[in-house]
Amino acid sequence: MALEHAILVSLLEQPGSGYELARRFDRSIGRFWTATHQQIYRVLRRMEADDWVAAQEVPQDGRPDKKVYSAAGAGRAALAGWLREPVEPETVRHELAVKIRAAAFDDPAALVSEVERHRESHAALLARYLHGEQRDFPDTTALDAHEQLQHVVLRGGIEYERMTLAWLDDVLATLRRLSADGGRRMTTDRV
Amino acid sequence: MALEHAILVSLLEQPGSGYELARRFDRSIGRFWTATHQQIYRVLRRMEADDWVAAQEVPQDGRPDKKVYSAAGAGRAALAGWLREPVEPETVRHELAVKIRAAAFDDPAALVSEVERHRESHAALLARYLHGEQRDFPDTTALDAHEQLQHVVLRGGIEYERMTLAWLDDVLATLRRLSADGGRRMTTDRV
DNA sequence: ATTGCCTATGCAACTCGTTGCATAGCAGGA
DNA sequence: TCCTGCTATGCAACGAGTTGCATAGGCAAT
Repeated sequence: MALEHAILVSLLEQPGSGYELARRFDRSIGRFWTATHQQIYRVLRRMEADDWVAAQEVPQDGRPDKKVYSAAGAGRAALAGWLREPVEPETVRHELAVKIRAAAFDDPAALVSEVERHRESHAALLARYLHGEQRDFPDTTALDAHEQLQHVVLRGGIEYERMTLAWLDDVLATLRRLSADGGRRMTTDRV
Repeated sequence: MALEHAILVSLLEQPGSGYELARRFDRSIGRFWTATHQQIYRVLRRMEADDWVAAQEVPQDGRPDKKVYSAAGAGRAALAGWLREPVEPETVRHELAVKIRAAAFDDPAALVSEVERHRESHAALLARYLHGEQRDFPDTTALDAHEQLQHVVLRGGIEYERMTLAWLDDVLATLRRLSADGGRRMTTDRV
């Protein structure tokens, strides 16, 4: 489990309420770790009970009050321990890959629009990453350690999106080639 | 939920028992969809109840009997319907990225060996993919539709591993640069 | 005025996924 | 002989994650 650790990192970078964390998980962090507000609130309560984080009630006007959390000593210690533990292998869940293999038993052409939608959303994300890179790291020769680490993670996201775009183009070309075959395909496995 | 669909695809490619499916999920399929034998057995029972799959008892000697499942009509129909549904965006869980950002609040050097281990396991996987490609797709000009789709998924895996290896090298270079700085790093957020 | 959206937190119920354990026969090595 | 490991399936319990709903004030547009 690493949701606690992702939350700790986020709170170390900037203290915030559960609601704010949930929004961060919808944006930057969300691209390598997702969580809903339900999970976040529940985990925050547990973390507070364990003294991993400290909470402070912040009254607001015009808005509901909020509880602003920040990482506490025990949280930092837990994070340091976790960093030194061997890592769990990443669990991949690539639904589109399942669909592509499934298309062999159905009509490959039916997947084209789906893959195109994916392509567009990955292209949009790449554009957002590149824009964020320009904004946050305009001068890569003047970064402190913290920024260098954030930047290398961002570069990973950028390269992932580039790779994915190229692959989706490859997938589309394959699907179109198969469709252009006139719908004639191996039918041995069809009903 | 797509475990059902991943199982259906696997059974369409080749009927098998729960145990055999579990092993497939540890190998080829496991790289884009993971599942333990517990999940598989439970889901298979549900799928059998819904007539998505049909089971046949196969007595064996020297070994326990097994139940061999194959995809049934309702399963095929469900798969075809799922193919035409808009897809859920992939949920990424990139623990290493969390760790890298966490390293900003601890010692970046402590991550080096961890990243190196990752690098090795990705290199090994890439080698396995490339070997499998040579074995299964020696002549890419003579592939039927089914094989072309399997191949394009494999190409995706290969490109993913290549991209990841390059990124991990980038990460290692960054971590080493920071460590070579003599442990002097931004300390504004340290305890 | 009403509708809908945003901030902010939470409960309840559910499904998904993991972990530990159990059974049970057979095979192979120390 | 005992121990380990493989095939093959399963139960029980738990933790992770999702979904639907509720509250409640403020804001902006219709």
